[in-house]
Amino acid sequence: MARVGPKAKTDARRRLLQAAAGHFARHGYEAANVNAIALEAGFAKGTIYNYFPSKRELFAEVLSEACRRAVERYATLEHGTSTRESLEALVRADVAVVREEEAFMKVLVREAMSFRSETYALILERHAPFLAVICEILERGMERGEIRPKDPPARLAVTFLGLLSLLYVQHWGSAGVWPALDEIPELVVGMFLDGAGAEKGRRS
Amino acid sequence: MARVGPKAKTDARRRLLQAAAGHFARHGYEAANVNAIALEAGFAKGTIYNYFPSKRELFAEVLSEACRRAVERYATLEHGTSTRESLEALVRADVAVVREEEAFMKVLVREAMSFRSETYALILERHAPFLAVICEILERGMERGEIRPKDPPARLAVTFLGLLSLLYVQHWGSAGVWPALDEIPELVVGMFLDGAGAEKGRRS
Amino acid sequence: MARVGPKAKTDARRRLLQAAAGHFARHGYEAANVNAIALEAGFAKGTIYNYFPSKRELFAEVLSEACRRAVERYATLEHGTSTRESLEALVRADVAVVREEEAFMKVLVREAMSFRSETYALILERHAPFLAVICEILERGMERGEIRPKDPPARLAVTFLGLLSLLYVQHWGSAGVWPALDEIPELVVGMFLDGAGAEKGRRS
Amino acid sequence: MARVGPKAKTDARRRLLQAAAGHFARHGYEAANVNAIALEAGFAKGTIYNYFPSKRELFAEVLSEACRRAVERYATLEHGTSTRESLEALVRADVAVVREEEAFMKVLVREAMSFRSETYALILERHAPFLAVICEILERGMERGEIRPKDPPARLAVTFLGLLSLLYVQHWGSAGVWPALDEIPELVVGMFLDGAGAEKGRRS
DNA sequence: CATGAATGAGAATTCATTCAT
DNA sequence: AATGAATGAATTCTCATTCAT
Repeated sequence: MARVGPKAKTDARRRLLQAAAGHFARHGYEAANVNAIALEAGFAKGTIYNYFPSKRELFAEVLSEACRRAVERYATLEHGTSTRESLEALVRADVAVVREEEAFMKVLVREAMSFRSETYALILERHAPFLAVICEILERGMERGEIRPKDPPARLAVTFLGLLSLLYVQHWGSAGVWPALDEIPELVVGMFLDGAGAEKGRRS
Repeated sequence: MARVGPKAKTDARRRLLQAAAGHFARHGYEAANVNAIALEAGFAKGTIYNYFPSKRELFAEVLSEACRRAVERYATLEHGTSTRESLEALVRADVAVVREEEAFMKVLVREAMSFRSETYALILERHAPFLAVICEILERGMERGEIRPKDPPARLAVTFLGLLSLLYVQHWGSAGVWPALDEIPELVVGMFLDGAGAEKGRRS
Repeated sequence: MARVGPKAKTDARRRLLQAAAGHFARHGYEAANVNAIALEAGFAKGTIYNYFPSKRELFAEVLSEACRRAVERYATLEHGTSTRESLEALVRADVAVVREEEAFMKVLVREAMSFRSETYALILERHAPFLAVICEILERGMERGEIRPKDPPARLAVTFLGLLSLLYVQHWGSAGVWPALDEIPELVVGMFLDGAGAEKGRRS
Repeated sequence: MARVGPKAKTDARRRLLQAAAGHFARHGYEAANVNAIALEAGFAKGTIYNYFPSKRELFAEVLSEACRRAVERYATLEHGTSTRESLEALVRADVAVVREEEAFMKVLVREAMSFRSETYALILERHAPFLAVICEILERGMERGEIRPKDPPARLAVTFLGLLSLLYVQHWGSAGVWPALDEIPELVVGMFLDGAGAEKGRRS
């Protein structure tokens, strides 16, 4: 067919990206099969190459799209009154994204956890807006005396993001048993702010 | 039975496993090349099939071996006087293992972080002895009032292990920049026990 | 009939043929890309199939057109007074064609030199007018005693054409270094008439 | 199978090269099919990659082998008493090679005639020994006054080789009709030394 | 046991061609 | 007529696995 208009073309691209995200989430990059992705998207195998020049490029697009989707939510985020509330609101928003775009988010987390320097750097870079939001919250928290000023906020933000990813990993790895998605906001923020130690045991 | 005693056979197997660990750590499972592993171990291509029936089986053996190596150290571990000291001693021991068996540990962590239910469960199961040690420390910490009794110790132990893995991921993903292996024990225990918050009245 | 007159249609066809000639000259038949040809001609991918039913047919048309262009010049050719002058005039005209229609001529020569019986015969047949001109010159040369009557003129003409093609091949193969196009007329005629030998008694 | 000894391995390589030569001679480089070559050599398709890392490399090997075979004959060549006899002896030897190794020689000539600068240079380089033999004959001919000293011997040698190739092209292009292989030595040397002009017509 | 040549299923990618618009 | 999205056959190349020696 031809002359389907930019709408249809964009739509086809979306379908392909969606299928690719699901497939990459299930199999990982190396084990993924480009033909299968095209088929799963309802196209013949060659068609996908009208949209993405190679498997690697397709994967990069999925990753970018995942980052884009994850990040664009945080623009509209309301800040809570305390650090704890702000962080929980942020994580609730993230969990909502994960619920809706599970495939994309799985790819993202899996790749972030694969510690290949190249993709690790890429993902950090693409996450910059998200990290910036976290940073801002933490900085305000430090000003208010709610966050210990021991570590630089940027590093704390990376740790917070890692902790969040870790809980997703445990969620998916346990097939949803523990933690449930709903528990994650409180869990991750509690863990991050309070740790597991009792107050009196704290290192002075 | 054969011209080589069981000692030689065991030795060949060990060399193959070691080479396989290094190779899997560098390339991941899918991109790994069985022939290359055999060659790197100093054998010809076919020989590896005298010891492992398939690539998947070889990988499983590497994983098991990694678990075994990771775990066997903790049997002899001295317990510190406080929860913090005990945990730090444990992590220092783990870091020592990671330093010596980096290839095996990379495979292990990567696989643990890939949230495929099967391997995730397998790894948890194989880590049972390690988790038991952590559990014990935490339980004693609870008795002493050093650990908040909010969460069950088993779950806390899994989280602790996850946190530790997360720091390894960040270490390898940043190509060793941050955190350095030496920093990890204090970092992970600090994070786990104290969190990042500076709540009122906590700090004495 | 249609919105474009036959003139426009012919023009489109010409553009396509020209682009195809250039592309085939650069890449050869097998490595040529029909889509790229259409694009280079300023059309979209599918359009070329409104003019040529297949890649092979397109190539055949380019070949025919090349023959046509190569041959049509010689109709108006002035004959020199001697065999040597006549042949040199002919080759100068041919070199002029090659200069102007380099793409078509490259395709033609490459195909002629690929010794596939079918195309070889086809090209000879299409070159009949050209060969006829050469033949006529040679026959007159024989009458005048300027050409040895040992070989039949038709065969000599084919050899002459081959020699000319050979020099083009060397020209293009050496990236224009040797021989230069300008040198070719004297070179080919000198080679053809005189050879490289300096037999006794010949040189006056 | 394994452990077939270097003999079998060399033999397999030879079979593959032979099949490749035939295939490339029939189809040319681009249209050639590596699977088909392996099959024609009596192997499964993957096997050929145990011997040659890529299609291009296989082709280069065929070309090298063709050059090698063509050249090694001339080492043992007897020189005739005159330039004409020496050249005819050389060409007779070359024709003998062509007869025995037709596939390799076709590839060689086809490629030499495709005026791609890269292969053109390669072939000239590989033909250096052959060209050296021709050069030597021509230089002695010049000393004896049998060759006009107008052009440098190296350039004459290239032309001679081109002329010879041209006749092969006409032989194969005409499906063996004209010239026959047997006629080529006398034809090419006659053409090269004497040209087609009558003596009295010679440019003084 | 060790070897390494042979195998063939499978994957990525290309591109001539079709055809609905 | 022009367009360009879709198609799927075909091709190159990889590599886990087998097995004769």
